[in-house]
Amino acid sequence: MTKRERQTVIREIIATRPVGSQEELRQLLAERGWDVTQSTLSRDMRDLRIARIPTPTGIRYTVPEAASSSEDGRATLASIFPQLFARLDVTGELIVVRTVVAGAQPIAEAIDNEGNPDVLGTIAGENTILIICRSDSARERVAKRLLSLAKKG
Amino acid sequence: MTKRERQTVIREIIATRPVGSQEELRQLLAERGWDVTQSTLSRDMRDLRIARIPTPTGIRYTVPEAASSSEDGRATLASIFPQLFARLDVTGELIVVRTVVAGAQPIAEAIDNEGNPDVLGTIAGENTILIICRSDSARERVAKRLLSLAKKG
DNA sequence: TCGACGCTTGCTTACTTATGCATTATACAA
DNA sequence: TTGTATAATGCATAAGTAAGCAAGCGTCGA
Repeated sequence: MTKRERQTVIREIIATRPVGSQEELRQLLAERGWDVTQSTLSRDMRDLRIARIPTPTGIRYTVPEAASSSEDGRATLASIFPQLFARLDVTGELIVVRTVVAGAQPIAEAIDNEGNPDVLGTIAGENTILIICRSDSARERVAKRLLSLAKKG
Repeated sequence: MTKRERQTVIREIIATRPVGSQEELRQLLAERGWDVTQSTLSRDMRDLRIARIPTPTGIRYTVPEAASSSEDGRATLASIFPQLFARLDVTGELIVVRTVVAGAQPIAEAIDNEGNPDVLGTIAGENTILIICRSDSARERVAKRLLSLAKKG
């Protein structure tokens, strides 16, 4: 009767039938011999990252898409950029950042998460990121910032 | 200032940055001139089926990955764009479209399939598409069309 | 054996979201 | 215009979820 076993059962139940609240889930678990409180379920849901989706016909919980993997917190740009950065070039309103292998995705994601209005968007490959800026001057600001971040590593 | 427009803005905000509560979303909307109550947002979230996901670092909302595609081979741009679209910016002869997670590929494919001469090509990442147009005026036409499609969602 | 430490859980309460009801805006028909 | 039906929204509050705190347990090393 470990926490891990319980969470497996929870995943199974939620994947199998519609559940509309943690209280309802609690009862379903109780029927199977697991007697816990809503508090515990709230924590389990967090551990399992189970999504709660409101629909016209009521709330539904759903298990996250398969292999959700790592990404626990989210890294700040400043914290990862210095380690992954390789070099940077610019042209027009574009910035091309070269990174170490596999470094493009995480950096691009971190850039996106900043919500910087100078940045219209990013497209990341394996070790290259294309950053599309709003304008030439925006590109200048962004490039300058990235370079200064790189130096802090 | 229609409900539909507001919901589009909501989708954009949530696809673009982390939002931890409806109250927080309310403030973000207020900054942009949308003044509504939490009640309304609760209903909007239901209409949009926006998922609420608990994580070790706090609650996060996410726009659903549109089921779409699978139906009949290739989806038309009009049929999937409204659901996957988040926001759009332009610069020079480029258009940068931000989409919900995993939305870039299908949209880019749909755009390619149209064979529009105004579009030289597209490059899609995870949630960003770069559309390279033939000229500034071509870009204008394409952007206008996409925006009108977005509103039909 | 004893105590420090860490993990898990329940209790209770704070916080967040959903909803019944009433009101106002909008569209349409008579 | 007037009446009627819909839709959208706010208010107040119910329903549901998260989190602080402390208790209970097992582990480890002195």
